[in-house]
Formats: sequence, structure tokens, C-alpha cells
Amino acid sequence: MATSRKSPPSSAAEGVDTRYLETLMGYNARRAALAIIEVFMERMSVYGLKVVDFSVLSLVAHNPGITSRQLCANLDILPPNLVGIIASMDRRGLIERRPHPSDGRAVGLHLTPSGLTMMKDAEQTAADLEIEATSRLSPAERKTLIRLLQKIYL
Amino acid sequence: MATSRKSPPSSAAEGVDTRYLETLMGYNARRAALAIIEVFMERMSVYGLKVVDFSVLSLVAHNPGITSRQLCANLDILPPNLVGIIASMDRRGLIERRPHPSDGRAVGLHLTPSGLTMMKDAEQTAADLEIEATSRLSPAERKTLIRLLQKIYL
DNA sequence: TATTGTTATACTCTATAACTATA
DNA sequence: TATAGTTATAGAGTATAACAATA
Repeated sequence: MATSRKSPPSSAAEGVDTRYLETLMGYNARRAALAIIEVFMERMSVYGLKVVDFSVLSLVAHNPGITSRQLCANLDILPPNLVGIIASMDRRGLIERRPHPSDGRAVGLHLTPSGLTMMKDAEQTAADLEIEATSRLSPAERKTLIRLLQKIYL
Repeated sequence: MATSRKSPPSSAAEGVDTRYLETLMGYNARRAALAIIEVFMERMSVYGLKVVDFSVLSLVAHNPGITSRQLCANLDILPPNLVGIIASMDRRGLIERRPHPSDGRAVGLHLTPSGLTMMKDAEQTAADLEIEATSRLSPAERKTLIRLLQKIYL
């Protein structure tokens, strides 16, 4: 729903008054999010990861033994929709499912060595992208922006 | 992909380290956008409008005679996906399609009187929502946030 | 009785190819 | 030849209902 900067000048986009929409926080937040995520998707495709895949693997990396239920709660994914993601990461040998130490129903998720190696690269790619995507912001502005965004959703 | 503030405390969401993801601009922008848009959707359902419907009608309101092509270019909607939206707004008597004055292929879009009346209410609802959604931001912070977001996508 | 993970399935959103009529 | 609008359709993303195993 956003015309990202990298799209062609597209003559038809010119001469339209979008000033009202640009006063709306939701519109601005959504367009900024889409602009960044568009590039994020491109870069992550190198690893065969979608945005959600990256989020899942990243949480598993920083929370060894995390359960599907916890991933769903933190990433707003519905359980049925996470099943395929986990299965896919498992098939690719990126994660391992181990029995949960205290709850027989649950399964603890862990990165495999190759999953860990890949995520180190992927997180570095994400870090590089962060710099690029926010290249027109000073470090102070970048910090401010994140703080204000978190004031909205946290 | 965001656990909005209004969701239940959800015990499973606790105890998970999300600090890394929270350093990523894309993650923060997306969660903030989803948090606002979630409420936006609820409020607009009163008018039977989805988020994209609102954007379309708002651009038509502020740009009488705008074409489908221009709407697509400015809102990043693909032409085939706009057809149904326009048709629906037309059936509801909110917009009118008039022959384009200088291009026989194109159709100029205009709000009908009832469409205009509804959009006045809808835009007021959106304005009220803006205040609520950003209630933890000072007016200065709100202004800064919008400026920084536009620095990313514009 | 409630919860974790799962299957099956439906619904919505987004994307691609190809057509028509005008330019 | 290119563009505006359209159709049909495919694919991705998101949603609900119901089940087995465990708490």
C-alpha cells in the first residue's frame, strides 16, 4: 500500500494530493514499515527466509528451548500457521525439536549448528540493512524513532 | 506479527527475550503500524470500510477526477485488485465514474454527495483515532515521529 | 477441564497473464 | 506500440473448528 522510493517515478503518481493521508500516523507507519520490509525480504531471500521465518529463528536463537506457543504469543502468529514454518525450518536442518524438560505436551526449539551459523550471517545482513534503510537519519534520530515507535505499540 | 497491547497478558508471551528484534527498525515500524491499523480497522468497520477503502475514498475526496491508474500508483495497489474496490464503492453509491475529459480510456472518479457525507464522518473518526493511538506522545513527539517516518519512505 | 501441537479448511490479500478499447 | 481498465486465476497470508496427547 506504499509507493516505495525505489519504484519507478511512475508519471501517474505525480500531481496527486496525498497531504491528508500523510497527516495520519497509521499511513506513515505503514508506508515506512513496507519500505523497509520490502528491502528486508530481498536480502533475506538469499537465505531462503521470509520475514516471519527470520523472526522465528531469531527468537529461537536468543531463547533456546522456546516453545511454539511462546513464539505464537510474541509474534502474533496463530498456532496452525506456525506449524508449517517450524516443519520447514526443521526439514532444512536449521532447528531441532527436543522434548520439553517439564511439559510433556510441549516441544523445545533449538538452533542446530548450521542454523546458528546461518542466523549469524542473517543477523549481520539485517544489521547492514538497518544502516542503509535509515541512511537519511542521524544516529540520534534513529534512536528517537525507535523510542517513539515503541511508545505506540509497547 | 505484533502482539498488540490490547491482547490478553498471555502468560506464554512472558519470559521471552525479544530485545534483539526490538533493535530492528523494520520490526518496530511494523508493530507500531499494526497496532494503529488494528484499531483503525475496528473504527472503520462502522462505515463498512477497510483500510484500503478509506485510503481510496480519501484520495478521491481530495483529488476529484482521479483515475484508477493514479490511485494504484499512489497506494501501491495493483490494477486488478483495485477493480473490485471501485466497483464496490460504486455499487454503494459512494463514488461516481465519469468519462475522463481528455482521455477516452480513462475514467474520472468523484465522490457522490452521500460519499462525501460519509467521508467527512470517517475522516473525523480517523482524526479522533490519531489522538488516541498516539496518546502517549506529546504533540511535539507526534510531529517528530511523522517527520522521521517520512524520512524513511519518502 | 485446560493447554500444546496438529490437521483440515476457508477466507482474504496480493500477484501474474492476457484481453479490450483507446491513445 | 503503449496505456487504462478489466477478467480470470494463482499464490501467499491469515482465520476458525476440531482433534490427540498431556497437564
